[in-house]
Amino acid sequence: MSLRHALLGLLADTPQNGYDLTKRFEETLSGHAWNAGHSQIYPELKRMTADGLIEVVDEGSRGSKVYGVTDAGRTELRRWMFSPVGDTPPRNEFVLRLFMLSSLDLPDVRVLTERMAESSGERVTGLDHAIEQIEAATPAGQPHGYARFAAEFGRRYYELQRDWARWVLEQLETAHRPAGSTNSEAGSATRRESR
Amino acid sequence: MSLRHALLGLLADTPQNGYDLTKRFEETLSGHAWNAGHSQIYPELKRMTADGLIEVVDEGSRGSKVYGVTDAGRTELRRWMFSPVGDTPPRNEFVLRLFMLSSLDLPDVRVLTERMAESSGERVTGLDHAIEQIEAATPAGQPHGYARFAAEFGRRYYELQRDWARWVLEQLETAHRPAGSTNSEAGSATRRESR
DNA sequence: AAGCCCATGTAACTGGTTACATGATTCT
DNA sequence: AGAATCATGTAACCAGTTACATGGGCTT
Repeated sequence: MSLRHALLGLLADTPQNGYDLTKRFEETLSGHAWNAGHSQIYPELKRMTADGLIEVVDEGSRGSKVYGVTDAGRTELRRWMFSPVGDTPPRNEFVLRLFMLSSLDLPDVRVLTERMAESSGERVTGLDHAIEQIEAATPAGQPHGYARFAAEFGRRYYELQRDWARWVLEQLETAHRPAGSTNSEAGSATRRESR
Repeated sequence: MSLRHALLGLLADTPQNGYDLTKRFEETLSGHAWNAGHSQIYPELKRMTADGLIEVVDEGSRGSKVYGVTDAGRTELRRWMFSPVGDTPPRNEFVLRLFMLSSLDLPDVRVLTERMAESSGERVTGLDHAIEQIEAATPAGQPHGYARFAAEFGRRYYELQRDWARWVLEQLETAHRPAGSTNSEAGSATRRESR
């Protein structure tokens, strides 16, 4: 139940209402960490209040409820942070596709892998720009916030996708196995990369 | 509906039964690509058969059904492979935790981040060994170079986690900001009043 | 007054996980 | 004979998504 802890973490940073939390998710977490819409967030906030992890600390002008973390909530958050990561089952469509590449014939594979490497590369440069902007907006000497960390992770991740796609392409090129058959050479042709 | 295409891809590589597919998922996809248990796979195979994407091509000795991809299935698989990646919402507990780091005080952050970098590092060396074994034990003509690709992605991914965690730690050390306070200017991690 | 952003909620549905259930074959 | 593995299924539940619904306040 990671949604709960994500909310706890965000509220521990800044007390805020459900609407703001929804935006915060959208902006910082939905890229690489976690995702949730408002229809999931509001009910969870109620449950968390019932469980004593958070409480309404203020009411905004239009009747919005500003939530803050209780002591019990802070304890729970820390407990979770120090508990072992029960790895969440992966759902990565990009990687899935790369694994399914061998179902296509070589020309298709070439086109697709190049395209994948390219689009990952574009996202890298996109994030490079975003990082520049973040750094420009941060006064010298001041530490950057979450956004900088998120962007850095994103950049590195897309770099990884790009480089891995290139590497796979290279493997497939050198292996040049016939379409449709289970490959015979790919395994033995692999030994050449860094380590 | 990526499960469908994952199954399609696996079956395009080798016709097999639900049991084998379940294992294949576990072995190769559940690391970084996609996840599914048998209770999800069997019903989906039925639906796919009903939709004409796959068909029973053989029956094993103990009444197992060996599925193969139909022409329609192959067409659909290719269509999917070339369609734009509708990025799947992320669920990454590790990254989520790293984003929540600031809710702890500096000593806790240090301990945790080091631990995270460490455990990622362990997984890197673990995968290094796995890769060695795959490369050593690949008899010419075997089921997949998939495993090699998967392992490579995994290694690079954990490397990324490790290095990023180290980098975050470094940032936090040099910034050395006091516990609990959010710095004011940085990116989206800004304190704002709720309206 | 019209339109946008703020703000909160519920309902229906889909996808995914856990648990329950069964039986055949192979290995020791 | 007993255990492990092969093999397939269903049911209950939980998490997450999409759609529906409403109203206040702010700006133009």
